[in-house]
Amino acid sequence: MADGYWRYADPRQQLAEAPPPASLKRPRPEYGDMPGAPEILGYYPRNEDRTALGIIRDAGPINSSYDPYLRNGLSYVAADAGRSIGGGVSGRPVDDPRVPGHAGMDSRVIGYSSGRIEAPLPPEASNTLFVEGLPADCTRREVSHVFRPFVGFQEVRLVTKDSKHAGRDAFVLCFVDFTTPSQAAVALDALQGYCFDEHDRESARLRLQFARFPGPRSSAGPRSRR
DNA sequence: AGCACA
Repeated sequence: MADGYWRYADPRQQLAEAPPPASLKRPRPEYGDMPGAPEILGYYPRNEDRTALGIIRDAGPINSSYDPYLRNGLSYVAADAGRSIGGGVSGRPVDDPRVPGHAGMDSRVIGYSSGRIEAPLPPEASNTLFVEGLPADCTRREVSHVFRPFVGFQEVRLVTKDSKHAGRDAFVLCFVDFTTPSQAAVALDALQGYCFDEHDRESARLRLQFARFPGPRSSAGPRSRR
């Protein structure tokens, strides 16, 4: 059903396992305006992500109004020209051509080169994210919009739970599957603290963790790997 | 805070 979106997926996660060279600062441009935003993000949206986001750019309208991460990834070339995307740290563009000693990159990613890869995943990393902080009335469609642009995105499952304090609104939990844990980690980073409701900046902040028990059980069916 | 689907 939701398979129409598969064109955004990118099966080249193999690349994810290149060696971890230079620890570059991650360009996280406009997260700066989020006071409480946890900056523990050790991960960098890897080249594969940028590649896939490039695909999205071609795919059209998805890049309209989303978050800084997207803006960063989608039009980073243009964005670099306009504002220094390096978060001001160095003003160095994302496609900084410095190439680490080994170039494990293959031609598929070369446009954006650089061998910057993800930080080691935390031990509890899984390919499913557990998301809290969604407004009770949010829809699966909405949530999917938030996660779909990330490489490796599979699907979103919403779960409505009753609040412990009676009378309170039920709240919504959400599980988001990715193909690999590192892809999940990228989304986790990028969306941690994401302001889901732009009109309610205080309350609707996403909080993401790795799910304890990863694993899609719905549309994916018994077709576990590919 | 809170972790479901099989």
